[in-house]
Amino acid sequence: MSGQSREPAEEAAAEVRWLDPDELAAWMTFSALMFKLPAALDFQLQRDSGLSHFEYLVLAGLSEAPGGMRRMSDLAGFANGSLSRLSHVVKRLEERGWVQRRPSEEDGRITVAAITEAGFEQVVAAAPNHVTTVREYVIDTLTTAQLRQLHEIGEQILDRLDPGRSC
Amino acid sequence: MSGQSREPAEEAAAEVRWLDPDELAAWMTFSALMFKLPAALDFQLQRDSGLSHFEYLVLAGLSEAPGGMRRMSDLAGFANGSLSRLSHVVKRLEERGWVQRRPSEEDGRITVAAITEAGFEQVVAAAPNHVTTVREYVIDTLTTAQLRQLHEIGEQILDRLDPGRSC
DNA sequence: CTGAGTTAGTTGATGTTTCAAGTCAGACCG
DNA sequence: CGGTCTGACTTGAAACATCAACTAACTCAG
Repeated sequence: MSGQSREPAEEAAAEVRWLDPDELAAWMTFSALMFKLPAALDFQLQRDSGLSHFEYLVLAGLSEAPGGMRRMSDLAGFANGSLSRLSHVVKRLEERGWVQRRPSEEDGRITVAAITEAGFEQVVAAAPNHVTTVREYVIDTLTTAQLRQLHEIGEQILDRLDPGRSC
Repeated sequence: MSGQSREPAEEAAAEVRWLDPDELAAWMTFSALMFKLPAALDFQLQRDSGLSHFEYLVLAGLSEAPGGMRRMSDLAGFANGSLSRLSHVVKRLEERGWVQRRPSEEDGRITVAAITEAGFEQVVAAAPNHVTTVREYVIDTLTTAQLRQLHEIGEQILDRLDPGRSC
């Protein structure tokens, strides 16, 4: 708070449009969902495959890329994480023998991560259970219409969060 | 994710219903949303008020409780976190002078956390910006119908995640 | 009233994420 | 060419979360 000049509470409150009961209820639900669903997915992956969701995304991102390889910043974007976080995680995955890194030949600044045979087996083993869980928790709870709605709602919010992601 | 059939660990793989393109697209969008929206909210709170989202929820949960106090496990549920996590966080909030803890008089096992005057000012200062951000990113991007849809979708998924939460 | 069992919360070790700083390669400008 | 600038990472320290072990308070059966 310290950076800003704040008016006393009442004055600030006067300008704020608080959430009405419907809005609040919807937000509380959605907000709880945003905390619990990732936790549930993480739990399932950890239990069944010994992977965090982030690690799974990294391996999945590599396994579906051409040649099983991808540059770090690309992967970081795919897995929705910072480059620094990815770097640490890939180091651990490398220690477990599932990924290898080497500098790109075209541009020495770029690091290319490549999935190994063992890493590929790991994703192939993890994917069925994971997809089944995603179906169970999300996809199959919704009607086709709801899925379309969710897709659209998601796009709208993402556009607002990060304007200029589709230009 | 290519579903090649393999020998040992995958009697499951043959039976898995992979996501069709529409399902996959919807899931990817929703999934990105679940990672980016919390991060965006965290960022806004951190920048404007020096609080993590979890800390904000703790203070907000106290400030709206009768007497500004609430027992730990109750608060933990409200903020969607483990008791252990809450305990560490409340310790830090206590060091910052925003919360106080004391054992309950009725039952000595119970710890009651109470918000201080300074803590209350902190939430009051943080809330307007936070609500405005929630509006900007979520509520005001959606039509009334979409908000209702999102509410319903959220409820359905939460029910599946944690059956028996409304019994 | 005593001791096994349960509940509520805390703590310290461990692991993960973030943040700020650092390295190294290529691009650009004169 | 040489120097500065930017881009793509990596690293180590600090902040934070999670996990397992622990303590203290209550409950209740005998």
